Amino acid sequence: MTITKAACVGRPRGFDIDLALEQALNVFWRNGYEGTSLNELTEAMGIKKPSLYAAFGNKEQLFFKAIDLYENRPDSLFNIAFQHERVADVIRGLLLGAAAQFTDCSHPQGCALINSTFSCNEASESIKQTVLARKSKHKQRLVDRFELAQNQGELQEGCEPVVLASLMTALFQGLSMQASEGASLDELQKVATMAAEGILTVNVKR
Amino acid sequence: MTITKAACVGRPRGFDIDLALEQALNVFWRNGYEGTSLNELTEAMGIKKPSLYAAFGNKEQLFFKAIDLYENRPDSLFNIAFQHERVADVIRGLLLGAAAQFTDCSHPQGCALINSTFSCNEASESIKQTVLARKSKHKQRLVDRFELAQNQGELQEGCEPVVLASLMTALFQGLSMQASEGASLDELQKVATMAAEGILTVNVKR
DNA sequence: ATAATTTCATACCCATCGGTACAAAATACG
DNA sequence: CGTATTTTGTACCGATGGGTATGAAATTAT
Repeated sequence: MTITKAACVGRPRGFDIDLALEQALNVFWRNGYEGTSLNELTEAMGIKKPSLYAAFGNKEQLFFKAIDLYENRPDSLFNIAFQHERVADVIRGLLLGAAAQFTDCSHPQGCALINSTFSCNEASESIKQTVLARKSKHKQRLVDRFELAQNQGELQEGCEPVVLASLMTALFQGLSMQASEGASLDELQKVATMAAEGILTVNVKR
Repeated sequence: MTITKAACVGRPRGFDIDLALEQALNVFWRNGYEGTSLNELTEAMGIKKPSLYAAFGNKEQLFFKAIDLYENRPDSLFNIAFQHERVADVIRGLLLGAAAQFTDCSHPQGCALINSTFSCNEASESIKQTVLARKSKHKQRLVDRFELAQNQGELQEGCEPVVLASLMTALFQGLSMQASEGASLDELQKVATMAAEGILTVNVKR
């Protein structure tokens, strides 16, 4: 199912649908799902409400498509860091990459997925569940990578891959929150470095 | 200025004001500020809207009073952990204490202050600022404690107290989010232990 | 040209939001 | 008793939330 097939008959769409989706992502990224109103969306996207509904369905579906766009970026944190061979470099790359990406001023601060958990009261349960499922998918990628490292003898005895993955996730969440609250790149780099040092010293053979 | 002085004339208040405030705290704790509606509040507190407004002012002031109640608890995480003499025990106490307190089922999961940052769009700017100020006050307590440790020669050379405080804060935020998302005590204990081990090994003399 | 089709802008729908007017009810004081 | 004072329940306010009906505008097909 494509986003919305371009019509070859009838009045042509007056806006760039991909660009509009990107603007929508930016608003959700900044304010979360519940914190974003249709008026904010339409204003940022430069279209009126009926156009939004015709092109994207409704607010919920627009959110899902925006998150899809976010996660399928080629320069995703995970995709870059997972290219390293040694797990030590993966861990360093993830933490330092998070610090850099969460404070990149070319887009809202923090991680869009983590920020979206903000303002998600039980009214929008499907949003909450979807975001949680995505996050746990990412966590599973970490677990798999660390289990691989364990099988290759890179981890210290007693280091559980699942726990290590949870700790990394917790650090991402913390870094994301601090970035959203205005922390600088320099600040987060130091935090990420200290965290990586501790994790590597205790859990990874050298 | 007390919460609301008991009137000695006129119709007596028909509910326990302290108990009502505690119920309000629980709702904010679970849903954040924006995520909580007046109807949810009045239902949880067992009173009607005019009673709420007469006793607490408005939603914003009720929130502030609820957060005050939360922070002035005697069994606060910081108050307990800061009783230790050695900074290593403080760090362990903070992380393990966070794991325990954030998953305590006698109240909502996670940290109320951290959860309140969720769903805080720019409409309620004063709420956001207040919560941020409180959080940075707590962070300053960490900085002060770690600077003390540094002066007493407990920290390794090159360990900056500010960075260490930020890292601890990031871990609190991560642990809080994972607790809110349903992580178990056992899970978070393992994460906190691994984090503490890494931090102590690299940053604290033994 | 005209019909078919699609998008657009305006103007509206209903539910919920935080907040309040008002009068009945319940107490203390004279 | 009556009166002043405070709380309580009901019923409401304007603003905003997500979502839509409708007809005009713009294009392709005939």
